[in-house]
Amino acid sequence: MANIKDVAKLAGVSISTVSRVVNNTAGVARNKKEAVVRAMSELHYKPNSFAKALVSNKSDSLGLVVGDLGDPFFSLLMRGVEKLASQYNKQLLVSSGHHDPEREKEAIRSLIDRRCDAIVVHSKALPDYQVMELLESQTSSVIINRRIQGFEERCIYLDNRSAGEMATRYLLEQGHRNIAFISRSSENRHLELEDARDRYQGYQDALLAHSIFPDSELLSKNQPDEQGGYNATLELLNRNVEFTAIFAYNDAMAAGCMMALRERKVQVPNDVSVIGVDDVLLARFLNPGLTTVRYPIEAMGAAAASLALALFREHEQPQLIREFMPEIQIRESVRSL
Amino acid sequence: MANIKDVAKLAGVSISTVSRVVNNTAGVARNKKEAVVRAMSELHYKPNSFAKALVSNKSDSLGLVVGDLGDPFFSLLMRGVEKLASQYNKQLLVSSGHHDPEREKEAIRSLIDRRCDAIVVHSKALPDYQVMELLESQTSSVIINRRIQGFEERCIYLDNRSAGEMATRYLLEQGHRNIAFISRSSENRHLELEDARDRYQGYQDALLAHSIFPDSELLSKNQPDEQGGYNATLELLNRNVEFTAIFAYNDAMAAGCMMALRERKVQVPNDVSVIGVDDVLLARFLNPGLTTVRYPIEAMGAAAASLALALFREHEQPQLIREFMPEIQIRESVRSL
DNA sequence: CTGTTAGCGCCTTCAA
DNA sequence: TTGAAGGCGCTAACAG
Repeated sequence: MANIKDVAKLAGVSISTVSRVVNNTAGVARNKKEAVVRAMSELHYKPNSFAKALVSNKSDSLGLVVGDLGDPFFSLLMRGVEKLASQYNKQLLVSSGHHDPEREKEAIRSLIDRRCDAIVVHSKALPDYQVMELLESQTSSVIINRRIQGFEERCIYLDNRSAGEMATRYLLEQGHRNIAFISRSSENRHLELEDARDRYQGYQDALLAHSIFPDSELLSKNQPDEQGGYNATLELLNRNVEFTAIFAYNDAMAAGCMMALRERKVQVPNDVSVIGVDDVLLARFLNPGLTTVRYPIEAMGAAAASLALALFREHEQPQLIREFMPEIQIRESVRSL
Repeated sequence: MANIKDVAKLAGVSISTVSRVVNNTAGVARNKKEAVVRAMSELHYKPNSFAKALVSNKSDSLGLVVGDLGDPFFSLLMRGVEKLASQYNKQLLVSSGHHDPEREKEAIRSLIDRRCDAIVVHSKALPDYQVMELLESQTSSVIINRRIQGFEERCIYLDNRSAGEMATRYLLEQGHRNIAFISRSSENRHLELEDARDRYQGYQDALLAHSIFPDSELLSKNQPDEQGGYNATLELLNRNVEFTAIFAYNDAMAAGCMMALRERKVQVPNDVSVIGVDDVLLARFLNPGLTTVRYPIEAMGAAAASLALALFREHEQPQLIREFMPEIQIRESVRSL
């Protein structure tokens, strides 16, 4: 692979001149410039990005840690981040934490070692203090989907309490009174999962505003995916408690929930209404279409990337929205009583 | 950020010694080793990956080009590739081609410039000769989901003809005779889309084997996503031709198709049966569950990464499966007549 | 406008 | 077992 020296030799100039035309960093005589350009294309010259990064101490890259590359939710998150990356001509480095603390740490470490200009991290498995360490040591890192005390300026997050409240209030407005909640369980006992907690809080607040006391029999926890929603729903059904509506932690659980209901011949929304959170692609194509609370994850991914990149450039906190508001997306899975 | 020199100084040794303990590349006296280790952790030393890459001329990274980060299909592909990457301790660099020739080229260029050890490319927008150029210039690059003449050894692909045949034959076996096909249109006129063509070929072969002559009135083309499936189906319906089953180019189109049918009060599978290709997550959660031809995309992603990495290591072609076979996944969207 | 030169941080002979 | 030194390819003064 040809290097700058080869080009210089062939063009009959010094390497500085080549560097100048490559980076357009200073004027170069027309004829020399042409000679250089010709030599470059003749040798298929490509600047070595490592050498460049080494000397300039920046890599033109953006790191991203997600939980699972195969999950549609992260899919959307990645798309949002990628949009900003390509806009700023940064290469995107992606690592998956696999929802495991060790692997999450490893994923982050890998991106740090590669000296990404900026890093966006989605982490649910790591305890607060470790996330704080990251935030402290990496000045242009940003946390998405989690709010770390004292670092709110470096976090992009959803107002999860409102999400829970909106979903529940909507059900209440449609006349529902016995509303079940299928939520995510925390794999890691030491970790309070703030989003699940906040959504539950919203659910509770909405109920209480209608003078309804939350019934723990109506709460069922499981893993936050289709299978978990399926299991949680069966568990609920087996308890033999009355309910006319189910609020699911996310759309994936709602999908599993609807599948369980279908199997048990419970009609949605005639017998039981279902509402989710996220509004992933799936929601629109479920039958009936899933009414859900929209989580603007793509926009949030873009915001996180934008913030991280701004931190890298300016080393100061830009003005931008960090707390996003969900909004309800009405389809057909909720019935008015 | 501390460098190797700082560590050497603090540990009272030469940088060569530090390098030796970092890379475990030669024996080092126990006490010196300890001193080095201590100095490293004290200074939070992290080897500079650029310097390392510069001198060793390898980057421990794996590049991947996909069409759209937000698409569930690519989501699965990425997961397969990431699995191998993390297995081999390679950082994954992802670029999106956005289904656009210019951006695809740009995405590839970016990964080449970054001198990834190996590259996996999903490209539909670029013409064959440009893909060939890539394959020729990058000896450890692999094409996924496309078969390039003369480079079969560097391609991982599905037997699309069989996919089309299997789907159609299954419908035939269930007693269907008037089978519509909603396929993908090619954005780019100059590009014969081999997978669409091959699936159509399989469809045709299966029909002819039952002495049914393919009716062009039963073919409707559109973009290969939910919206496209929706549109294609409406178009079909408006043509007023008879059919009892629809074979969709992929699950996304099938989902759009089912939505259109629902809107027109056509019951699936009672009035019309639907079959797709891919078996993405969505398929299972549609209602009725979508019968589809399973595309083992995650496994294929892993195979592609594995091949690319092998090419990088050995510079020779390893023995592994390059052509994958689809298999039918039966759910509830097809009715037996 | 142009060339020379000194590093960027690291690995790897080569001697000792 | 250890250290010195050269070089990976490039950028950025600096001096013409």
